Amino acid sequence: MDSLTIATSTLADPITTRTLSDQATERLREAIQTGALAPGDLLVERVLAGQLGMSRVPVREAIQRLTEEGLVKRAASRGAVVYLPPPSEVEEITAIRIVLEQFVAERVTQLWAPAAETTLTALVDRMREGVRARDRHRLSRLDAEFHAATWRIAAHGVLMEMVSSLRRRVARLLDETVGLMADDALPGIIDAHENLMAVFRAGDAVEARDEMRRHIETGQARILNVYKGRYQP
Amino acid sequence: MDSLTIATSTLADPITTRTLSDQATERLREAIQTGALAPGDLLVERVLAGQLGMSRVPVREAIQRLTEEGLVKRAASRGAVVYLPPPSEVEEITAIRIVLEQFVAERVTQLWAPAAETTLTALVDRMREGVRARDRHRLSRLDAEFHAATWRIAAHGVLMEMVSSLRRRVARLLDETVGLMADDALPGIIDAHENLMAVFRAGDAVEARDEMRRHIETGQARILNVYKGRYQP
DNA sequence: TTTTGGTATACTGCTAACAACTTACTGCCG
DNA sequence: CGGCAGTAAGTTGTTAGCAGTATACCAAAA
Repeated sequence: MDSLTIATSTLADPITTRTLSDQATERLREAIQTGALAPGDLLVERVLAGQLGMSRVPVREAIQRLTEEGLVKRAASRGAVVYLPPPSEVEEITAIRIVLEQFVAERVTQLWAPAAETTLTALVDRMREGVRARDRHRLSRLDAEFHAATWRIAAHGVLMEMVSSLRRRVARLLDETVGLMADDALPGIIDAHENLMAVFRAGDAVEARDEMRRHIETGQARILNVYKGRYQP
Repeated sequence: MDSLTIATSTLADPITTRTLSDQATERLREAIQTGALAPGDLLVERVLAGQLGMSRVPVREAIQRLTEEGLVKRAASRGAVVYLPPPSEVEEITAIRIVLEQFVAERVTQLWAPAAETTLTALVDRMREGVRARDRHRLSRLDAEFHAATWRIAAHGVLMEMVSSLRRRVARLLDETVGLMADDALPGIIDAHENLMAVFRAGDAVEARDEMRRHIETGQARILNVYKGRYQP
């Protein structure tokens, strides 16, 4: 506990004091969102504990959190499986996302400021590079970042918490869907986000709500097109 | 493992197969909502485990769930305390509740059916008895039941999950507030719910959204009147 | 009187081990 | 050949205990 130790840990990784449960949660959430853990995969506490180099309890807590986030479902006394929401649930989630994102859009028009313009413009510029590179995964990530940025602009803790939680529940599907888009459809992503910025800038709350609804519905339609019918419980 | 054991447990408590974690969660949530555990109270795992007759882990899991529900807050390596949302957070929660409950109202007008009429009428009738008896706690419970009934009518799992979670976060405050209402203000609760039923019945979604917004705002105003300024972190 | 150093307490985070339960398999009997 | 019972393996739910760390208190010195 000399000053060196303190300095090292403080400088190197200020919040490495994070618990193993937190680390497990993060690792598992990431594994699910990247597809390393695919829908239907069994999450066996003992196995994951071994892979993560910890005991079962932190893993157990992580699985519990992910269950409450809706990414994992507990099968009755059988363990937990990575959850694949049926199309009907995707529709439900989207319906609520629309309602909440419209509220976000309304607030963003009201709170619009130069800083917002800068942040979102930068993200759209990076999207353009993504389109040039045909890098669908990167586009998907930037799309997520764009919306996260709007949530921050909306400056509403509870709203952000709920809308981000909902988006995570369909994040994998959105990402997969973007991965399937044709080359000539990619520029449409740029247009969509430029349209959003335009209505934010214009300051018309009603128009902003409409544009946001269209935007979310487009994403859902893309998901359901490839997903309905192909879904197997 | 004989049939007697099975039969006994089955009859005595059909879902006693519930885990200790579930039971602990339920008991603690109830204690918080009744005020048996007051805001600021420390939740010490060892103590609660003793009181509930179980070991620390199920209690720990329960505390974690309640933390994610927003009823409890973890103090840094200090334990967990029953959370008292500051007025600003009450306002945030209410803002989202309005948005979601308006969606509920819209769906209820669309899905209105004789069964809905029966259910809600019965609840309002029971409220009238509550008003006659000046039983504020009962009125508060019936108000919660009325809204829970509308959520069921709206038939939307994700919506119900989110709106009920939000309401739980201010349930204690709502209950306390109703407890402070003057006798001659109590009939207003009946009127409010009759108005809601009227617009549901009329089938006008826009009017239903408006009425619901007013209804939620009234509740929030009551909370903030007695709560703003009196709040101490 | 105030501040600082040290000590003791008490809590959480985690590990390892136990017990109950479910499921799948294997062998036997009809 | 098919069905059923019994057994074995594997997984979760739970317990008890250990280690690390923050906090509070108390004493001593400036």
